[in-house]
Amino acid sequence: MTRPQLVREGTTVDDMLRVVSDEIVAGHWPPGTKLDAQGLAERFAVSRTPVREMFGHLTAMGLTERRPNRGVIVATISEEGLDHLFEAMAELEAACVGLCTQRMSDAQKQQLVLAHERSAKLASEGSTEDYEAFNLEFHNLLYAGSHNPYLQELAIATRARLRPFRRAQFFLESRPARSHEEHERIVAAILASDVDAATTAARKHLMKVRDSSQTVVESQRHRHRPS
Amino acid sequence: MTRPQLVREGTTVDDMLRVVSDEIVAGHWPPGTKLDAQGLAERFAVSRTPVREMFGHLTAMGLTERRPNRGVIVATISEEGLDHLFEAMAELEAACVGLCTQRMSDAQKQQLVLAHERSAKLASEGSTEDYEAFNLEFHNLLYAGSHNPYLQELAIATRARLRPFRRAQFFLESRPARSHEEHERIVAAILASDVDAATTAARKHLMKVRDSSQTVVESQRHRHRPS
DNA sequence: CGTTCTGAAATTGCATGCACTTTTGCAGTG
DNA sequence: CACTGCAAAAGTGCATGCAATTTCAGAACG
Repeated sequence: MTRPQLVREGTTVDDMLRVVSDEIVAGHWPPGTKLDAQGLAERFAVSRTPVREMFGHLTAMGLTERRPNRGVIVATISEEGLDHLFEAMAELEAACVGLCTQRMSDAQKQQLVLAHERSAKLASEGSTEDYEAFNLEFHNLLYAGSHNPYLQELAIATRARLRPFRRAQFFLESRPARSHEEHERIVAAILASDVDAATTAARKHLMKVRDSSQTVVESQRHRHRPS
Repeated sequence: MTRPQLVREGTTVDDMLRVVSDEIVAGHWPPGTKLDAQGLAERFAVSRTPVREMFGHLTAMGLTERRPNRGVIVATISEEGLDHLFEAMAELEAACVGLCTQRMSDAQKQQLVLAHERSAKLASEGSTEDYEAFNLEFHNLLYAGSHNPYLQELAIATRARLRPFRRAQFFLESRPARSHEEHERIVAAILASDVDAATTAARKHLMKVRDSSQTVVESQRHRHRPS
């Protein structure tokens, strides 16, 4: 009957977790959507038990919310909560960038500069999708440059938690160019080993990202009130 | 059977999670200890299914490690990893303290000062256990003073994750007095609305805590080698 | 005497079943 | 027509069972 595969390629739960969390982060389901445990079980050809375990992971990540005896929904957020998330993200990036200025290796600096220079073309050519990809890579380099795996983990987790509420980060035509300028300040400060300038630039950059992001918050959805 | 008396209110899994995570954080089981799923199920008078779900939460918190088909163990850490955790903690506290200087309410400042003054007596009298309790409260006030629930959450989670590896924080007789002095600088900077001084004091404080903490890292345990 | 092989016991991971809660549909009442 | 009450349906949370994997004891071997 149930013979999906004889050999375990990874752990079943982790595979599902990766797929579903990516879909949530990518905005496949809007915040507030109820996750159908049985449907997911059928989709992945497993029973509801591992699905429930996955729900635990998702909730611990902050991507979903558990309501006792009422199932699991994609995490919602208020306008105020979203500001707090952005602020925390800014502080985490500032911390990473501050450490970058102190201990980034020459190779890492070179890699950062190269990525930044490549993005210059994308910013001027206006391919927002490609710029988004480079933007992700750029910030990953900043996290890695902190040489602190735990801080890196926090930054990536927070970015993932933030992402479901953002829509079309670069919906403004001028945004990639502005983003590139802000990155420029961060890179310059890191190369100059100026901690204060780097952290300040990182914080300002994130605040600009926040201001220029279309977001999806709870008040925008027209569902039942949060009890 | 018997034993339904063990704290049974709210949701079953969350109750177990709170109890077990507290015990791990309190050092009840040393890092590397294997958690007995069946034993825990019997202890809480539940089946292994909710225990497994709790394991998912614990692992997501970073308190335990999951090994495929080999059970769950209390998280271990290397000397280097511990330094990274302390550093991340320092950055999170610095971020909180920086926000405290900008937006703590007068009532919160007063509360902070009162707690700090109370701890002065404890520091001089040398009751390290009581001072530890006040130390926890003091730092909680700093997290709350950030007025950022998410940052507060990160700080508390990181502190919990750090705690299993610390033993006898104030094993040095002079440590409470030193700690009080360091707190003094933080409080003074907050009252003076000096962001830089506050964040710097917070970072230095955490580095002192690290240096004066007896820690339990992987190399200190004499178990089987890590595969 | 130490190493490798082997099979049984213990343990993990998942499927299934069941009791309980929540939700929904539909009368009956005002 | 709206509102309340009740019962059926759906869904959640946990217990139990089973197959696959891991671990370990002891024997065979070098």
